[in-house]
This record gives sequence, C-alpha cells and structure tokens, in this order.
Amino acid sequence: LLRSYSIDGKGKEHVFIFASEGWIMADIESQEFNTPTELFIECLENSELIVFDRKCLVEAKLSDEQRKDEIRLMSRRIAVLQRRVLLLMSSSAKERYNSFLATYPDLPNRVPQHMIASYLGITPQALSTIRREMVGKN
Amino acid sequence: LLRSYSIDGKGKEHVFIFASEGWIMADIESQEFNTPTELFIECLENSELIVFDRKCLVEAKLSDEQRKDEIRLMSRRIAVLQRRVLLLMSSSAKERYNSFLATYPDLPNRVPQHMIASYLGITPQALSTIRREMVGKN
DNA sequence: GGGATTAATTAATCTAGATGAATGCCATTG
DNA sequence: CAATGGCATTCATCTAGATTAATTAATCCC
Repeated sequence: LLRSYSIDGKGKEHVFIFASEGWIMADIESQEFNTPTELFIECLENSELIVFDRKCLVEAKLSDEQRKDEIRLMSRRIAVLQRRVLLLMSSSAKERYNSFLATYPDLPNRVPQHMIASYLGITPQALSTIRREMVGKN
Repeated sequence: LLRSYSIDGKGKEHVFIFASEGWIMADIESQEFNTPTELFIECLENSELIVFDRKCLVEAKLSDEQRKDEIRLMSRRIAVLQRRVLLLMSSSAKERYNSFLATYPDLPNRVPQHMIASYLGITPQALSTIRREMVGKN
C-alpha cells in the first residue's frame, strides 16, 4: 500500500493518490516536463513492488497483447484522473468522501484519516465533522 | 478550438478542458468504465478535426515510431491532469487563474470569461473580482 | 430605431470549510 | 508506572468564494 503526495509552496502535503494491490504508481509529471520532481512516494504498509523503467516502456519491443495492456493501463489512469478533476470541481467535501468510500472501500481501514482528508482536499477537522454527521444518518 | 464539459447532478456545466491547435480531446472515462457519456464536446471556433477511433488505436499495427508517439500523447495528458488535480487541491482561485494564464496565454482572448471561470471551478463573479484586483497590481 | 438576449461587472449577504486552540485517546518508551 | 508524542475530535472564529440581485454593455433581430 503506497501513497504519493506533493508538497506545495507553503510546505503543505497533499496526497495525490493511493495505490494498493494491483495498482500502478508513477510520477509522470516530472518525467514529462523535466520539472523538479513534484511527487513523493511512501510505503504505508510493507509492500512488494514491481518497478518499471520508463525508457523500457517506450522503447521495448512489446507483443501486441502487451501493447494493448499498456494502453489500457494508461487509459485507466486517465479515466481515474478525469473523474477526480470533475469531482473536485463539482462536489462538496461530503460528496467527495462518499465517492471515495464507494470507490476504495478497503482504504478507510488501512489509511489514517488525516491522509484521507488530504486526499479529499480538506482538513482532518472537516473530515471528522462529516463523519460525525454521517453516523447520525445510519 | 474546442471545449469539453460535463453536466453535474444539479444541471451545472463544468468545463473540463480546452483544446486548441495541436491538442487532443477525448472522453476516456465513458469508454473505460462503460458509464453513460459524461463529457460533451463543443466547437468554440470553426475547427478542422482529425478523428481517431479507439479500436483502431488499440488494435492497429503501428510502427515503433507511432507507438512512441501514442505513449507520449497519453503521458502528456496524464501529466496535464496530474497538474490540474494538484492545482485544484492546493491553490486559491487567484493562483489557479494565474497558472491558467501562464499555461494557455492565448486562450483568454478566444474564450468567454464565464467558461474560463468554469474551467477554474469558480463563478464568473469571482473571476471578475480577481481580474479587478489584478489590474490594480499592474 | 427599440426590444430581447447574453456577457460582464458590482455590491450585499450567506456558507462551507479553514484556522487556531484545547481536549481526550491510545500506543510507545523510559 | 508516568511521560511523551501522534492522531482524532470538538468548538469558536474567520474567510474565500457562492449566491442573489441589480446595472451596464454588446449583439442580434424584427
């Protein structure tokens, strides 16, 4: 179980994405634009990783099947990011939290709340309030 | 010059991305998850388009060079979206507007302000206020 | 010309969520 | 055992930006 995060100009951490079993994690940004690395990656649990080198990905002679997999992997990541952008633009903190719960049901048990808050783009206090309100409704 | 946008549960439009000369525009989401189409695409100026079919992209026998181009195109899109997410999470409306101006210098002249506001995730009124403040500082 | 429609601006009010500070809760460590 | 430090919660206050509404400007169309 990994998380990637950035540190903004004011020194604040922002969780960009979690990656549990079967997910990929990459900092495309820094490789694409040659800017100083923007994302940090941290292990949240003991993990076993498979590491790819970007040059290999681009240059390797892949079979048709591998090439399809590669495209599917990138498409999937684009789709996830697209959802995330639209969610950040159109939804309240509560709606984003519910969407997070629906999409990653196992993560709340494995990730500390302040990291979830960071992923949602809110403070731990705000997340705590949302959770309190939701308990009342169940 | 195109824009893509979604319509949320409350009927509000949200500009997802603009695409001017040389950019690509796609709704990966709907194709990836088989959800009903979430993005709409609209021409903002008379445009000449090159249209790809996804099946062709995945199945076609591409040369090594074409395959590299394809990966670069997708990497670029991932990088742009990654920036966007981090920007939405960590920056104020004013900072996002300045970043928009720096990244797409030609768009403010070609796109109505309420669409820029929508792209930034704020109301036209808020964008108007930001612009007023900035005039004072130049 | 004179409505009608849409875009942009301004100002007054309201609210979701940030900030700051205090408190309780474990879990660790000596 | 007490002491320490990190996490979650609660509450009081503050603020960026939403909402509502009115005004002006520009464009279109008869």
